[in-house]
Amino acid sequence: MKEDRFLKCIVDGNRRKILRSMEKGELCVNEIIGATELEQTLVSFHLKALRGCGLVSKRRDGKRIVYNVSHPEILETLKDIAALSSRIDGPGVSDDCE
Amino acid sequence: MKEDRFLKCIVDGNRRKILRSMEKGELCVNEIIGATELEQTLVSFHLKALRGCGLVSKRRDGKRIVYNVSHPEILETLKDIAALSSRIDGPGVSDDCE
DNA sequence: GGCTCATATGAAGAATTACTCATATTAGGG
DNA sequence: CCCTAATATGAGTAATTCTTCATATGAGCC
Repeated sequence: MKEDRFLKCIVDGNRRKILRSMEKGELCVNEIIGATELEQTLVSFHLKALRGCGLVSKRRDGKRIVYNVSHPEILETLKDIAALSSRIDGPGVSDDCE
Repeated sequence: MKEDRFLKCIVDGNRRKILRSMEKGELCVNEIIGATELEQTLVSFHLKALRGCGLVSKRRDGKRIVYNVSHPEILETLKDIAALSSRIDGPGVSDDCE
């Protein structure tokens, strides 16, 4: 995949929330709704995007459809990004050289 | 910083291009323009955003203004993201369970 | 001080993307 | 078979963001 596609996918906070809700293992859509407190239709919308990017995979289990994160490194990378972000701070207090 | 801000900043391909142009060290705006082949005004626009997020810092050097990436880990993380992306592929060929 | 190179800004338009609402599909239980 | 629970889709809108154009600022040189 192109990194551009990957980033566009994870730049959305709700999509990251959905990915993280599956950290402990696969979940069906209803469980994701419960975990994230997002509207059903919105969860479906984002799951489709996540799947389009290959970040999650889906599987039918009886009446339900179960999703899970396709590669564990995805959640790792999200953690790395969070860690890096927290180490970065805004521009210096002095507006330097204008 | 919040990860959301960081991601929003690097999701733009031109901003990543600008960051990578500074991989070998600081560059003035004109050099960035040359390296990226982007319009001057567009480079300034993105540099402002990058600086707003703390991803680059600026310094005056005589007539020029010189920018550089504020933390080396930023470029590292970009590499990680590129590497991860390349390992991910789209949804399986069979559209599974619809 | 005026000129020029280097960089920044502001406004306006174009494009993308998230969200909401209404509705469709599909599978299994009775 | 029909009903219901579970999930998906499509259209429309709202919001955000990139880009372009025209112009402004600011430093150094003559």
